[in-house]
Amino acid sequence: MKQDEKKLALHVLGEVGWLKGYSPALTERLVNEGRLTRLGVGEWAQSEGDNRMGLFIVIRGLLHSYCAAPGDKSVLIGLVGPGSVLGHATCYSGGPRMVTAVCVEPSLLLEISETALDEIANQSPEIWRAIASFAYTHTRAALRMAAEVISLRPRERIAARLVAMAESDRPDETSILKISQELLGEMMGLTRKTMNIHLSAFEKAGFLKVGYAQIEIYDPDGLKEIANR
Amino acid sequence: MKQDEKKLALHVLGEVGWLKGYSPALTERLVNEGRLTRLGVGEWAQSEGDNRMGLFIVIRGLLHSYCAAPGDKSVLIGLVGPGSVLGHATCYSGGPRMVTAVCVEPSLLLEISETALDEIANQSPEIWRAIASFAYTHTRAALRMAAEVISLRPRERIAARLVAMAESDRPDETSILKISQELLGEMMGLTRKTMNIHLSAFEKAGFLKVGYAQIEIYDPDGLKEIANR
DNA sequence: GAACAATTGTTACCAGAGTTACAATTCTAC
DNA sequence: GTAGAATTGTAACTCTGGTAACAATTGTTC
Repeated sequence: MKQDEKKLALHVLGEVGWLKGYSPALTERLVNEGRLTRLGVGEWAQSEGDNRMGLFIVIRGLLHSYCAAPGDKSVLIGLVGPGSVLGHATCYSGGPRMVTAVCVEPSLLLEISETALDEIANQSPEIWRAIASFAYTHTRAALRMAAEVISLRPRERIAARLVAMAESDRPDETSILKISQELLGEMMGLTRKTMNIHLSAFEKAGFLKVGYAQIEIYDPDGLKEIANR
Repeated sequence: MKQDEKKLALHVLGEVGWLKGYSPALTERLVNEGRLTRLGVGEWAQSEGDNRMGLFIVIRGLLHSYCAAPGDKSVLIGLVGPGSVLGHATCYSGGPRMVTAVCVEPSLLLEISETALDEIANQSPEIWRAIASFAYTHTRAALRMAAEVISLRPRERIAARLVAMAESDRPDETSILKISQELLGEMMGLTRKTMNIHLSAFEKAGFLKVGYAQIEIYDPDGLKEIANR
């Protein structure tokens, strides 16, 4: 049981981009030093006590990550699936928490405390290089999101974001986004009605198919073209 | 001459947050292994040849950083002053460049190539931890920006952004932002006219004073309150 | 100081997104 | 299967912000 989960963790870590090119020993160390945590729907991914600066890697399941905004608002910023890393250090620490994640599917997380990181760094100092690597990925994604919201009008924005979500999900195959139009709107700063109008237009154009709380992307390239208008 | 600039670089690096807590030797190594580059107004901060993955640290001057967005658009995302770090690795590399920076004041940059980084890491592997640290800061800032644009309406957004810019500039003192309303609007996805309306309102309320291509912030707390509406 | 460029202040008009409300559909639980 | 919840499809209305255009002000250059 526990062994299966460990194997799964090893497998997931073996696939993530930010560990590519590093020794497999590093991956093993991460799994060994980390602690596997099961999370039920609705629970938050957050460490307790001395582990506030820790690191979470999603092994199985799905979480929604929210970012705090002025006025006690919180904005849904992404769907977090296997292989994703949840915050660390500054993203969580210091005053009001900046990013929170709630579990929307029963999930399995690999929790790596700050002390575990130090432990690992003793033998594999390159761990920090790997961490810097995914931090860059996060920065890149966040910047892209900001740039899109700032410069694109709703229609283009929706197209761009859908493509980004579909690609981060699974490249290649026709991806299915399991998310309601309400939440999608919340993610992009639009109302459900606006989402609905444009999604319907995209469906009519044959780029995608809207279902009950899901969107099936047929033609990412078509959407990209819209986004580039 | 060259010596003065080296001293200045040492001083600037001594102040930056992401190097706090590390050995001064690391700072010195960065300055020694790096290359000081002068940039004239209008020039781009970008490495040539094998140095594309390098790192830039602004020592003196001011740059505008832009983020690429769909449709060949580019969005002004920030004013980059002394102590700031400009991109690295994934932010710049791979296909179309994601972030670009153009010099708007004669500037001095410390350019640290990828090979120099490796060199430094040989003796000071903790350099990567420091790099991860500012990468987190970048992520945090980018996320905050995205969250603001998504969740706040123009008025609140302007207030929030002005506060953020003023604080990143110089905490404490009444800060003066040297930027035109046109550019401010571009940064926040608004037209100059909309900027103008709200800035005038803020001025009438006594939060700030608008001048010719500059904004003097008197009352950040008042602006924060607006942002929290 | 005069000519020019850049920036700000202001207007009228309009497209498009937000708001509110309700009906139709699909899923879930018992 | 039925009841209730969640989600989607639409409607009428309002209003903010974008567009376009021009005048007034401030800064820069020669």
